[in-house]
Amino acid sequence: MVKRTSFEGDSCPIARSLDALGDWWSLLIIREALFGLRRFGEFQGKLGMAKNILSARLRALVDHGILETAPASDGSAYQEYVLTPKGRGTFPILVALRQWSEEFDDTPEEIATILVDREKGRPVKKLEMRAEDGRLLSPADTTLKPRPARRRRSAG
Amino acid sequence: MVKRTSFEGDSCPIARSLDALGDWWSLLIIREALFGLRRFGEFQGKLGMAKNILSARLRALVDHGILETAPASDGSAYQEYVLTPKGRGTFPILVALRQWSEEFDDTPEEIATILVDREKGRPVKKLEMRAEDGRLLSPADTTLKPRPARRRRSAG
DNA sequence: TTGTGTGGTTGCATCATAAAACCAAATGGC
DNA sequence: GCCATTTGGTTTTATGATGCAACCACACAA
Repeated sequence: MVKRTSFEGDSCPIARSLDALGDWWSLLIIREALFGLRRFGEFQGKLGMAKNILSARLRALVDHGILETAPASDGSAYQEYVLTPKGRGTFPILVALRQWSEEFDDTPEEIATILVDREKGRPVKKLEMRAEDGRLLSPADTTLKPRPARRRRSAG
Repeated sequence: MVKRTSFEGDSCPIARSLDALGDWWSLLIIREALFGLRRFGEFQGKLGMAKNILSARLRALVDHGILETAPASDGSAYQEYVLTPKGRGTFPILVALRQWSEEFDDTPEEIATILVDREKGRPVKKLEMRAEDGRLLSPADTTLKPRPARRRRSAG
């Protein structure tokens, strides 16, 4: 790409999230991190990606506040990468991606795993969009509104 | 990239969905399509992207069964791109991305729009993950299980 | 101090991307 | 029917991100 088209200044929240998550590896790294991986070598071995790319992605994710480096953990002097709350907040995105594959993939028999409720062992329910009062919403039931101007914290 | 690392054969449903949606523009095109855009020029004007890239992306999305070309619509002999059910099925993904930005963006005041319930004009509720029986689930309440072998349709 | 494994960084070739120019068909004025 | 304009792309060209492999630095062990 000639300039990678950063969406950082874009006013659309979808574009903004893609700016942080929208490349080929970031969400997979986050997926593994949610699964408990922390070490460079773990990510590299599990994802099978080039180390320089992994290095660049980890740095970008740290810059975006999605991962943070933890100095130790098990005594070794190496570094670890752990999810921040912002990073853990991507979980619904991953679930949505997963459910979309499960529902629409042309060859679902190739999908190896299903996400289940740990207690019952049953698949989790499809994500659904609801109104504040709990009514189920379809896309057509929603619309976009300009964000209301937020008053300043002091002297506003 | 040297080969773009297609995740098409990967068994992880997240990787599989990223294979179709995981580039910089696809989800934004889908976002506009959900918003009602259909024509090449509309997408190009709204997204401000290079026409060759748009062309390639539209073709890829059609190949993936996310968009389909409709021959007409308003009499003109041009083509239109409309979402398939699979394409409309990405809506929760977009909502998840949007909500993640709304919740964690460092500069939320730059976000221009909020997604609201059309009837009440109130923001939609955060997506939540629930068990089959309706219990609210956190990431830690879930786990991955191997997909059960599906019996064949005939003589299975 | 030599050896090994972990955690990266540095070349280098390649391919996708992006901007702009170019092109063809459809439309519109007359 | 003829010419200009719009729409919907493709081609051309420069760039730079990607991926592989090699290399390097540090920790730890003997």
